[in-house]
Amino acid sequence: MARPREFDEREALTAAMQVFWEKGYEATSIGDLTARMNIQRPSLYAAFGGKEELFEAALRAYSQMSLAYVERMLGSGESTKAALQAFLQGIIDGPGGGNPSYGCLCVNTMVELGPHEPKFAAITNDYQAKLTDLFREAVERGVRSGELPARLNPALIASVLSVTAIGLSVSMKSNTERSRVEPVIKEILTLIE
Amino acid sequence: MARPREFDEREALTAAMQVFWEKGYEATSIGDLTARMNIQRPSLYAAFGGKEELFEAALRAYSQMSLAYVERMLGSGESTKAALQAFLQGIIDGPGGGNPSYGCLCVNTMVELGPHEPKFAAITNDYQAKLTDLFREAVERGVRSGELPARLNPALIASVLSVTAIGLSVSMKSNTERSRVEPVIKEILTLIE
DNA sequence: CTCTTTCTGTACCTATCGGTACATAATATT
DNA sequence: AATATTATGTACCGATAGGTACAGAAAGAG
Repeated sequence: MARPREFDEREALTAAMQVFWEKGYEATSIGDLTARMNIQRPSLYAAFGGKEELFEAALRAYSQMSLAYVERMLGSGESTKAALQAFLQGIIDGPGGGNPSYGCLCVNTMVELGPHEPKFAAITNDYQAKLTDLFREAVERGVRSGELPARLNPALIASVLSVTAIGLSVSMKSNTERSRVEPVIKEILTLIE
Repeated sequence: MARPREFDEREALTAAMQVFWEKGYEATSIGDLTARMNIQRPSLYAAFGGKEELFEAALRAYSQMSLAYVERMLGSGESTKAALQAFLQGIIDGPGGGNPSYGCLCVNTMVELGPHEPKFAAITNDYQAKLTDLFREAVERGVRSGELPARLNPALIASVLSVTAIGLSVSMKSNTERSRVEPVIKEILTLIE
């Protein structure tokens, strides 16, 4: 047909995602993006439409990636409690192996754009709902297997874990001193004993 | 000596605080500020120095105001547990009587500027530390009065409450459906039973 | 090999950003 | 009342924002 793309669209999107993750939407310029994506300005517009569309794509990609990571974390291993503990600890140590200062792109977006951009709020709400679902399923499995007490309300515990995860993520963004919030994990997990 | 200010500096600062609270730092323009502060551009620079300095002043003012509000909430009333419950409920209903979509300016700032602006991170860290202190003191009072069990670790409970408050505030920003997180409060408060 | 189609790179567009110069208006002091 | 001093309002500054026009380069189809 014609000249093919000289860059990998998926790689470029991942790079864009990282920039938005680190700097936020407003503080990220097109120049920041093209530099990290290693493409030229018009290529960005041709491939992704514009800053807003690119951000939407990056946010969706992040959401998928993060939820897959959570599912993997909570599904693996025999102990539900150990898995939950490890996941929450991961938020403090740096989500997905990244810097804890970056937090979670979805959480960051809830704060920066949630109240003013319904399109993005819908994505982050969906993210939070699915995250809570994954927690609920994990707790249900724990209850079924007998590891966790039967009196637990899995949906309720899941909401608590979701709020806690968000709180931990935000709390680490401006103060990365782990010891400050690390004991919180253990205390929260007494709720499932 | 000379011509006096035609506006009240405190009022103007409060107006600026509200704009930053609603829109965030980056998304707020000088025009947005002067419009809501009812002053002219050069007056803003003469009185506050610039956008960054104005934001710092607004952030400090918010921190003071918010901590005073928390202190009042947690100090009043006979029951520590009821006070904590009311405070957390207030986050969901709208902090300080405002819209819950705005969340808390300090929390918003942790997310938007925390990792990149040490000057502001210092202010928000101080805020969080003092908030946690107020929680700890409240729990200590509850323990001393016999309302709460003596086995509690007040500092630990305070950290949990602080993380929970942040999580609730953020969670409400992109989804103001109260019923989604309301039960979380009750469940968290079982930790002090 | 030629032509058509798509992508790349440079250069540029307008709008808006944070910040300021300057003339004018208003007050406290003398 | 005259003057010195500060605030106000308009108009503007350079820099940068997001976005695009256009010419040249590269690859498929014939």
